[in-house]
Amino acid sequence: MISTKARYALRVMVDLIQHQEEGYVPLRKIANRQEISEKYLEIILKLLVKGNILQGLRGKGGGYMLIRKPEEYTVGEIIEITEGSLAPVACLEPNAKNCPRKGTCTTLSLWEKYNTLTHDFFYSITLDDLINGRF
Amino acid sequence: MISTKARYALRVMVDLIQHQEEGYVPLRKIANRQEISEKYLEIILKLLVKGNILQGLRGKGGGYMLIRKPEEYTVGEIIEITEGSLAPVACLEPNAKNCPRKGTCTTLSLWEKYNTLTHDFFYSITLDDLINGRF
DNA sequence: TATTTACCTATCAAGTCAATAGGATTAAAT
DNA sequence: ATTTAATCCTATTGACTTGATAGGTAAATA
Repeated sequence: MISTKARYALRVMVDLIQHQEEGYVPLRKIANRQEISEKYLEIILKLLVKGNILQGLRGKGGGYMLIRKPEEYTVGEIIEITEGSLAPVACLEPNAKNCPRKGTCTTLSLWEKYNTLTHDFFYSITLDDLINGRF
Repeated sequence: MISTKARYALRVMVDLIQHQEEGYVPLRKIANRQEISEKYLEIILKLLVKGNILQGLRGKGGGYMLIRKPEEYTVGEIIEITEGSLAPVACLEPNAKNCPRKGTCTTLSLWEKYNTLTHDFFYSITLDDLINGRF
């Protein structure tokens, strides 16, 4: 299940695109517009900065700004950066320990196929698609 | 993310299909074969009985048994019964309270489309498909 | 009546989620 | 230089979920 972190992150990205021309947008403005707690939004924006999705500038006149064009952001990477991974089951996560039942597991290929489906779906959609209702 | 409840449930269903001819199969046998704690498995089997997926019989010679043919069980219903729902986000869950941002939410149709994708995927696969590697 | 089995209620430790608190650092404006 | 506005950082909280355990009740068979 996709948590608020990723959902808020997407809304924030859309918000930033819609206010691109304003340069650096302070956290407070985004929080007010999106009705998200400022403190909680801090956590999300920090993740986005660390994930090279946004750039932050401190001090007066500072805030957050896009570093790419809207069509160069995929929904998938934003979810993965905020959520950690979009693997549907624990055994398909990046750092998963090798499952001893791997050879005999009758359900593994089910999860693998679903994993691919999910990955392809979210990585095929850009923020530009989102904004322009093209998906 | 799909938890062990649904994953175990699927493995248990496959196990029961593979031992169909034995009639009622006691919990202990399934637990041993699948290496799942008996007490935890109880919870899962109870859910399956309540969801009209399996039939249980108490007393000596009792256990659990299928009530349909393997091709009449979809993976989707088994996940939904054990997991509660397979909605990818909270706002699409069965008992979700009406979201005040519904009208303006730029991401809603994304989640709806993903929800449909997920639902169709899992409901298109039967246990018979699983066992015979047809998916 | 004894045994075997499913069923039921309650509890637990660990982890996650969403949010909060209080500051430290940086950069610009005055 | 000082104030102000903003990001950045570490830690903590309460509520909930997960995976599992404990102990007992009810039913069916031999």
